[in-house]
Amino acid sequence: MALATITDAEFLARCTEVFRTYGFEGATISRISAATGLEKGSLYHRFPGGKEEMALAVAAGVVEWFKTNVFDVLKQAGPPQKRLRAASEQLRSFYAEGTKSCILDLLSIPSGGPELAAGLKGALQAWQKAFAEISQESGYGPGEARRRAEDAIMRMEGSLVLSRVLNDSKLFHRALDELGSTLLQPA
Amino acid sequence: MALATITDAEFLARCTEVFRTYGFEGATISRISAATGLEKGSLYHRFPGGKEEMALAVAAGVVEWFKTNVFDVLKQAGPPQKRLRAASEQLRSFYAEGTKSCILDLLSIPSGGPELAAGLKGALQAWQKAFAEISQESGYGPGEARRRAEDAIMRMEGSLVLSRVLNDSKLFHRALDELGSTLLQPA
DNA sequence: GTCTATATTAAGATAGAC
DNA sequence: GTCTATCTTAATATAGAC
Repeated sequence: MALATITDAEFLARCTEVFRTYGFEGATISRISAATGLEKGSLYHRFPGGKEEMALAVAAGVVEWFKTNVFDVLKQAGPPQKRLRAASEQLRSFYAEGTKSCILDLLSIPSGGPELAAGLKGALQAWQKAFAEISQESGYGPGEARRRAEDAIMRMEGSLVLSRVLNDSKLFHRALDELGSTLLQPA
Repeated sequence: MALATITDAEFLARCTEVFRTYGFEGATISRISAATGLEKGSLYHRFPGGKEEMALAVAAGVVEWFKTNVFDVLKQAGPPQKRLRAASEQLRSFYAEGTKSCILDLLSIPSGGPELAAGLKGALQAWQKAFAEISQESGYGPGEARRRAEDAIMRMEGSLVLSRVLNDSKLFHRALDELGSTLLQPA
């Protein structure tokens, strides 16, 4: 049989799916091996630090993805409504129409070390900042914009939990569709 | 050394803490043993079905608690605002001021069997129904009341995730404090 | 860089004494 | 009803061949 071959990017993507589906404790080396097609020995070659290092790489990868596909999109040219809609569609895709969970939710369950916890916290704060900026740009004051950004993410995260429990992504789509009215001041 | 002794209620309470802190996969028999003071053999005496049965008991216990301390409180006599405030304080206590996670969140991560998943879904629907009822009672139509109930729970769940990630329960308290304006029509 | 093989530890679960 | 002891399987991780 030919040796398994997989790019770093594809590896990280599949790894991310395992962590966001099963959480840190449930993301076993066996599951990661099955998902990536790499044997255990190869996994530890790529990540000598084991599972903890894999989770850190996953978290860093997601942060990078958000920077490129959400935060930067929010800063593009054009009216805030349009930019937010573009970012919303990226989020819809990232969460696979509400069928996949948030890494912030699943990886924040106690198990990973303090470095992972700090990374998640930083990622969430960056998200809050990005949402607060476009909210403020639409006309709200700094405090109100911040409050609205927190509210928007709260609704996103909650909708993902409820969509998972109910096995129905209706509420995820609602939360996404209402991002505009939550974040932006009517023109 | 004297034999360990613990009431069923106390046992279930400690068991619940383990599951809601670590999730299904992270709630190991060893952790449950440590938390309850019972050795593994004793755990399997009480729950021949093992971890799955323990998780089911935990879920059933939480549903029972919600019925008594939240749903029934919402149906007491008096103005809706007052009843909702009373229920809110029960929720504040259940989530320990936002420092503890929701069982719906942690136990809905794939791992438990279909019976557990069905139980969680039923519990969530009961919660939605209880919130929708008091919302409708305050004057909203059935559809709007249902929408507001979903919104309220979405915010609660999201706030708990964010509070956990940020290690700051500010958003949990906000979500709770805004339950009235989310659910009830102004008088 | 991937593989097989293996070591070590922990997890889930059971048997049977007390 | 709880305990100790044990079993089996799986999980994390490492060594070394290819």
